[in-house]
Formats: sequence, C-alpha cells, structure tokens
Amino acid sequence: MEFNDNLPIYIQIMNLIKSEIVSGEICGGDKLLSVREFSKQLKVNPNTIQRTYQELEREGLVFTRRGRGTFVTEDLETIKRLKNDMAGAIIENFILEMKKIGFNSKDIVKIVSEWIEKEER
Amino acid sequence: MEFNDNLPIYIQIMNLIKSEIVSGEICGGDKLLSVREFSKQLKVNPNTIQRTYQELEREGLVFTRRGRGTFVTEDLETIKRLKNDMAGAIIENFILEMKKIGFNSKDIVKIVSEWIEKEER
Amino acid sequence: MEFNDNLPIYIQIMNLIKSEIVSGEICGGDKLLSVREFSKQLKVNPNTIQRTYQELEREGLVFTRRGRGTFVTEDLETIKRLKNDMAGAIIENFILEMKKIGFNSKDIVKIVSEWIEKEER
Amino acid sequence: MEFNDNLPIYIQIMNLIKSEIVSGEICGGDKLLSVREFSKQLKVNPNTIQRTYQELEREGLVFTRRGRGTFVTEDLETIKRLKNDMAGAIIENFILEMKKIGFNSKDIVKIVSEWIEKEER
DNA sequence: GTGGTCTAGACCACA
DNA sequence: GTGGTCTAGACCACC
Repeated sequence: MEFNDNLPIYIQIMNLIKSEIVSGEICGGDKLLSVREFSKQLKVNPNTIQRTYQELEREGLVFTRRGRGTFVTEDLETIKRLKNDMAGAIIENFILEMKKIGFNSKDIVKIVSEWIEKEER
Repeated sequence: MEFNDNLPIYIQIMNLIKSEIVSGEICGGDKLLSVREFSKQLKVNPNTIQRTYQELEREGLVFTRRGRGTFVTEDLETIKRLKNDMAGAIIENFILEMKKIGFNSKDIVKIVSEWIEKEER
Repeated sequence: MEFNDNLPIYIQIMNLIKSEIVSGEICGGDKLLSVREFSKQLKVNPNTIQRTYQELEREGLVFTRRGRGTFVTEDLETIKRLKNDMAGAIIENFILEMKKIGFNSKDIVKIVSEWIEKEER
Repeated sequence: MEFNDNLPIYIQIMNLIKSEIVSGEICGGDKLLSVREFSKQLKVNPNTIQRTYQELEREGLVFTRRGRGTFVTEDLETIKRLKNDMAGAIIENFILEMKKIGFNSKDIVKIVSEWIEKEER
C-alpha cells in the first residue's frame, strides 16, 4: 500500500479499515489484525497503528478487549450510519466536481444512469 | 492557489484551465493570460506555465499565435469531447469508490437521485 | 558536435538519434546514454537532453524505465515507418532542389543512376 | 527573402542567382538588376550586392559593361558546366544523407525511381 | 545511479 | 509586448 503525503498516515489507514467495514469485507465482531502484525504488513510504525485503532475506537467503530485484541463494533446501526456518511462525502465531492465542469443537477442524474446502464451491457 | 505535491504543478494548472474551458468560464477563441502574467498570479515559474500551455496545445485545446498570445481552440467539437472525457473520468472514479464501500449499481443511481432531490429542496 | 542556430538544439539532437536508430547504429532495446552523461558529451544543458528524450518518447521511438534509463523502442514496425518517413523527406527535398535548377523528373532518375554508377567504379 | 545566419549573405544571393541562371529563369545575355535596385528589393546593403556580382564575375558567370550594367554570360558551355556542378553538389549531399540513414546505392536508385513514378500519378 | 519537475533568469524572433 | 528555447542548478522518487 502506498500512502499519500498530504494526509496523516493514520487517517489513511482509518479510511482503509472503514471501507472494509462498510463494504462488509470485515463484519461486526470480527477481530482486527494485531497492532504489531498490521504494522509489519503495512511497513509503518506500530505507534501509527495504535493511533489508528485509538481513533477508530473514539468514533465507536471498534472496541478493544485487553489481552484479546481489537474488534469491529457489533452495533449494526453505527456501521450503517458510517456507510451513509462515507457515501455522502463521496457523492458530495462527485456533485461538486461535476458542477465545476458545467453540469447541472438534472444532467448529473441522467449521465450517471446512462453510465451505469452502459457499464452493465 | 495551492498545489498538491503528488501531481506535477503543470498538470494541475492544465486541469484548472480545462475546467474553465468545459464549464464555459472561458470560451473558444478567448485569449489566455500571458505566460508571464499567469506565472505571476499563480506564483510559479514562467517555465511551468510555458509547459502547461505547450501540453494543452499538444492536446489541441489551445493554439498559439507568435507574438500575440495563447488562445482557446475554436473547435467546439474538441471542447465537447473534452467535457465528455472529463465527466467520464469523474463518474468512473465515483462509481469505483461507491462500489468499494459496498454499493451496487442500482444503489448508486438511487442514492444519487435522492441526494440531488434533497439538495434542491 | 556543433549545432546550427536555426533549429532548436533539442530537435537537432532528436535527428541525430533518429539517424542512429534507422541506420541500425543503435538497435531496438538498446539503452541510450543517460541524460547527464549525454549532456556532458554534447556540452549542452541536461534539460535540453531531457527535452530531447521526452519528445522522442512522445513519438514512440524510445521508452523510459524509471530509475533505469531511456531505451530505443523494440517495435521494429515503428522504426521501419520512421525510416521511410525520413527517407521521404530527404527525397522530397532533393527533388525540389533539382527542379529548382531546371531538371525534370526524367532527368533526375537518369542523373542519380549515372552518379551512383560512377561512384561505384 | 530570408537569409540563413550561418552562410555569408553574398554567398546566399550568389546561389539564388545561380539557380535562376541554370534553371533558365534568366538567360545568357540577360541584364541583372542594378546593384542599387537589387539591394533595395532584398533589403541588404548595396555593398553586399556589389560583392555578389564581383564574385559571380570571377567565376565567369556574369560580365559587366561600365555604365550599362551586369549581364549573364553568353557562354552556354559555362552555364551548362555550372548546372552540372550544382546538380552534383545536390546529389552528393542527397546520397550522403540517404546513406547516413542506412540506404545503400542500389536502394537509392530504386527508391528515387519509385518516388518519381508515384509523384507523376 | 536513473528520469522528472521546478525555479531563476537569460536571449531570441515575431508583432 | 508575446511565446520559444536554453542554461544553471536544485530536489524528488525510484532502482
């Protein structure tokens, strides 16, 4: 994995994990990799992973059991809310960019529909 | 204007100008700022703007008249094609990100429609 | 090597390299001199060589491998096409000059044949 | 007319006049423009034209009649020899360039014939 | 080591 | 004034 220089690495890893949670790649209750293991895989400092898990816990997305590890929250409502929030950010940015190149709201709905249809053919 | 470190500055300026062309902020035949003037405004080296204009010319989006300046192409077909290409790239990326967090094609169309409606209220 | 003032240096160096490619002095896949090394040999600025290689790459005659160097294309078809194009330009110019001093097409073929025969004796 | 910086201007004008003589645009016995008139047309110093005519006279291609002007030689043999010399220089250079990009003598005759044929179609 | 980008500042031809 | 080219020298990412 390659990291972007402009965003703190721990934030980028948070986003990575969030994606996996909301997409269902990892489910409520699943155990995350240990700090040590994960830091080895990503070739980052263990402190960075520590910080990542800590922030995710502050957001209520994971919880830790001392001596057992870090686990994804089992509160499906929280996961659903996260998914909506992330989708909202992506869509908002998408609409912004489309308007920046001169499309209006009606155009956008239409062109997305067309694109999806074309993609499915 | 602030530049992102991950992309060459001349590419970012190209994108800036492309946005202005396809959105209609600058029209076919309009004169761009001179190399020196633009470089002063953006606080970059004149060579960087020179490179920007050169690449845009290579893409057929602008043309230069010696001793006169650099102008947006008058070929509306080219501009239209650019607009479609840019929109395509944005949409493609959008769909990719949405799928990454677990939405399928049908979800995406629906959620965009909802978002646009909500926005207009 | 000495450069003509009427043509940009990077174009002259491009032509130099093209000649070496089509004549087989350097072959498909061969590594070109590094930007720095070549600039030292020709006593020009490294940026000028950089520009040269960039334009050659744009024409599909060379490709670059990051951190490795710049190499002649391995597509023999491209090289063949280049050779034909260059020959065409030289011949066209030759015919033009001959006509300018009063030779017609038939004369030209004849005089070239004679010249070549004479040369081989 | 535009002059190349690398060759003395009077030589370039000599070549111009030689071309016109051998191509028959001006014939044996024809009067050349006066130094003053010609220098005005070409926007060069009259001394340059003076030098041009003087060198052409040294080569036996023109002669001057005091108070009358400068005239092309009436010796057709001289003109013919000049034409052959000029053709020889052009062909020699042509063959050199073709060999530089990897063609041999046989190739050259063949490709010229083809080119001329193609041109006449 | 490699190519790629950028800055700083110069000179040129053209209009 | 305009764009186009060139030099000098810096820093970067990649290998």
